[in-house]
Amino acid sequence: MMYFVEVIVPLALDPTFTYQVSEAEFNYLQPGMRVVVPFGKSKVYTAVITEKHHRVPQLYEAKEIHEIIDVVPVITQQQIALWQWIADYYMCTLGEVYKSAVPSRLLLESETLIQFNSKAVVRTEDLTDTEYLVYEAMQTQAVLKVDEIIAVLNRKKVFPVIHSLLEKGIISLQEEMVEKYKPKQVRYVRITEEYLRDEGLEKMMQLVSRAAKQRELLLKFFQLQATQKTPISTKQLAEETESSQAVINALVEKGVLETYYQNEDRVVFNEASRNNISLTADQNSVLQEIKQLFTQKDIVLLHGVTASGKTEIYIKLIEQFLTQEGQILFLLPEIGISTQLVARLTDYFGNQVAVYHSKYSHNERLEVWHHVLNNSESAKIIIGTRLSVFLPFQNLKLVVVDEEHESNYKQHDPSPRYNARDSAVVLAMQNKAKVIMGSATPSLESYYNATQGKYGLVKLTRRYSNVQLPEIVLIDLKEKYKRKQMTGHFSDTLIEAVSNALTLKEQVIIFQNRRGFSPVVECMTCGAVPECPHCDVSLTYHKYRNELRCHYCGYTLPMPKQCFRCHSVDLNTKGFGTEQVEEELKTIFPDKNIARMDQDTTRGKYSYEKLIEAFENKKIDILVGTQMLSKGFDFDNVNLVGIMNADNSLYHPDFRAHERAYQMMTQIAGRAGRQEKKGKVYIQTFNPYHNIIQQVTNYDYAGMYKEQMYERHNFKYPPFYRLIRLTMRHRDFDKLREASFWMYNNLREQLKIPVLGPEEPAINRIRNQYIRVILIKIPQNKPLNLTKKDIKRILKSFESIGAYRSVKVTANVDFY
DNA sequence: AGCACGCCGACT
DNA sequence: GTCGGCGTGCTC
Repeated sequence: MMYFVEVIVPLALDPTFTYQVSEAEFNYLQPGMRVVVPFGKSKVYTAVITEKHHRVPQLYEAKEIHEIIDVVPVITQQQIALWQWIADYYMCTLGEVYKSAVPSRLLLESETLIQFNSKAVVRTEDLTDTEYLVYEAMQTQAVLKVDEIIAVLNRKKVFPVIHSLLEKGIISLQEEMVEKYKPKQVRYVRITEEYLRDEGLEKMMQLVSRAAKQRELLLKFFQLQATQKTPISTKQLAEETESSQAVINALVEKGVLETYYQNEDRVVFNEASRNNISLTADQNSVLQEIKQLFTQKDIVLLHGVTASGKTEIYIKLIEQFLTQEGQILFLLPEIGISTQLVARLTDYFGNQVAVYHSKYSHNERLEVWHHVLNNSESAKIIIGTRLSVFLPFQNLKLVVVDEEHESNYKQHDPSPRYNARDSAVVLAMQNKAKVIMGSATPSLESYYNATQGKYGLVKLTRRYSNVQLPEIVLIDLKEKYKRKQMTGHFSDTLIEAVSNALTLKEQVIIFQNRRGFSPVVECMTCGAVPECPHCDVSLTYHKYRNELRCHYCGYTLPMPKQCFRCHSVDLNTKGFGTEQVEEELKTIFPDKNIARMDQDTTRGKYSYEKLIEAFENKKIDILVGTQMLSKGFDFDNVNLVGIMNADNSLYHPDFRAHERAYQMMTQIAGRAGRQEKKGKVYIQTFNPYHNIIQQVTNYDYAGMYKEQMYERHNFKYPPFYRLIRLTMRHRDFDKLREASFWMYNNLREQLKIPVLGPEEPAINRIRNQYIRVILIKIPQNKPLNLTKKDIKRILKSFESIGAYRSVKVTANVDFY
């Protein structure tokens, strides 16, 4: 009898691979355990077992595994099933899903770089012999590959050593050393263990008998501890006793108190809401409705206008599912943007909440992974980005998808190109869990599903505590320009509104959906526009660094003094971005604080948090920003929002442009007027009678939905048709053209469904690679799986044509 | 995807 | 004569 295991290797390869194991190993191993396998001539990978069997491979001799890593499975059967679904649905390989689903700490391979931790305090006597050998080797060479460690130790089984050294903090993976987002740390106080005991109290009081300040501080500490369940920070303690940190330090010195640090991972905005949420009548009836619907449906869509208090409903719902001992997944489109929401959930549920996203360090991610796997108390509620659908849930009961319309749920670039909202639905089905999706502006697909009865639908049409929806005022730019009532890009109406708001000490948000100073530089003599030499796009002018920059590949060029073609010095900047808006505002309101929030100003470590904090503390009067501002950005003191130019979001060559424009403007408008006062939104536009703009103005979601669905139907778009986009790249234009036509013809002939292309996209060259795009539209009556199988088959035969081999093809399913 | 193998052109 | 370009096949 021979013993084999099937494994997934973390590579873009289709099949699983077969390895031979001994009888003892076979009995020990279980699916979901990791093993180290040799692969190819010299590589070593961490693979995960999917199956044990006795089928002897006929065409090759199976290699043996190197070593076993786990004692218990760290990947569940359900996860593998989800990976399989994602691989099939999004047309990628299992290996690709595996690689991106699992924290890299669980995924060492021969090329992984191991780095010596110079800060580590090493007591060599604590090290085993092998650990010492590695340690010694790293004294001469601080960075080693796993391969090299294999050589140093002269044996194959090195992963246990590496793992234990990782755990001891003596080494780390190289990627971890890259400067990453660091969660903010807060210093907390507690009584040392020594003084916690009964006799400690007396001793303590004696100790501080001659120090009034210290005594007061200690009493305050006990008082706080009794009333508040959350840890007490040094800052809070010092503030409430009106003493300095020095008093605390003195007590620490005496050994009475000790301080410790914990990740804040949020900006605390609202102390008052802590642990005390009561629903309004509206919210309560919606909650009951949802519960009622859950008895018949697995998925409910919550369509609630901006600031209607969806979060409170989620919280109450979570609370209920939590009592069933289950786990809850709370998906957010983007973690940085949602600090306020994270704060509210952690305030309410305390340490049952765990956060999971790609900006967390590898250690933290691994920790959350294990907590979820062990169904531990500290990870009952997972708040995270799309990555979180990959966690090893044990007992998932509820999935919340907040802002379900957000395009961020879809991963576009590296494969797997999955949509976390849709994957979460599959995940929930596997676990027999319920799904609640919420949005003020639901995606047409979800709303369609709701109207078809596939999802339950509940509506919340009034804002929290009856605050009114902001009034939206359109400003006709054509008129304003004609009457010369413009200052730069600002109409007199908007300027007046802004200055009125500022007089009332209110803050203002100005939205311009384009970063940079102005998109292009044009020669006024010959009309030439500088373009990126690697991509087919014009360069964008960035004023603060006085350079031209390609938004696709990052190529930069110092701002030229003369036209590159005719050497004229008469260069002009066309259009405008956030930077120019900021500049203009500074001239119009020279004594006000004006800040800008876009990708360029939030790149730094805490820059985003700092901006929010500054805005919250009213250190900023006017905030100019891109669509970053539209997401979970709730400030009480904003009653005026200005949209500089509604039109540029309207005219994108994309079938969702109108839907997106509606969503964006509605979301931005929702930032205004969060308290009693009715907010106002000014939209500057050249097309005040455009349907979308009218629908935004009238909060007419239903009208927008109806009209857009009509168009979708007519032009064969989702939800009526499923779309797959094939992107083909090659540096030789002619070869690519030929190859793309081959692909197009074959798809067309064999699938007998609408195939479009091969299109040259507007940007037809990126990084010296030409691009062609083919669009496949799958009608509702065609079986999705079979069609995808057919497409895969055609892709295979394409690859087998030698001349086309160098053409890269990627498939993006549901790319919108 | 990565990588070794192998076959052709530009050079010491 | 060699170095190195990239087309081709393979990974259990």
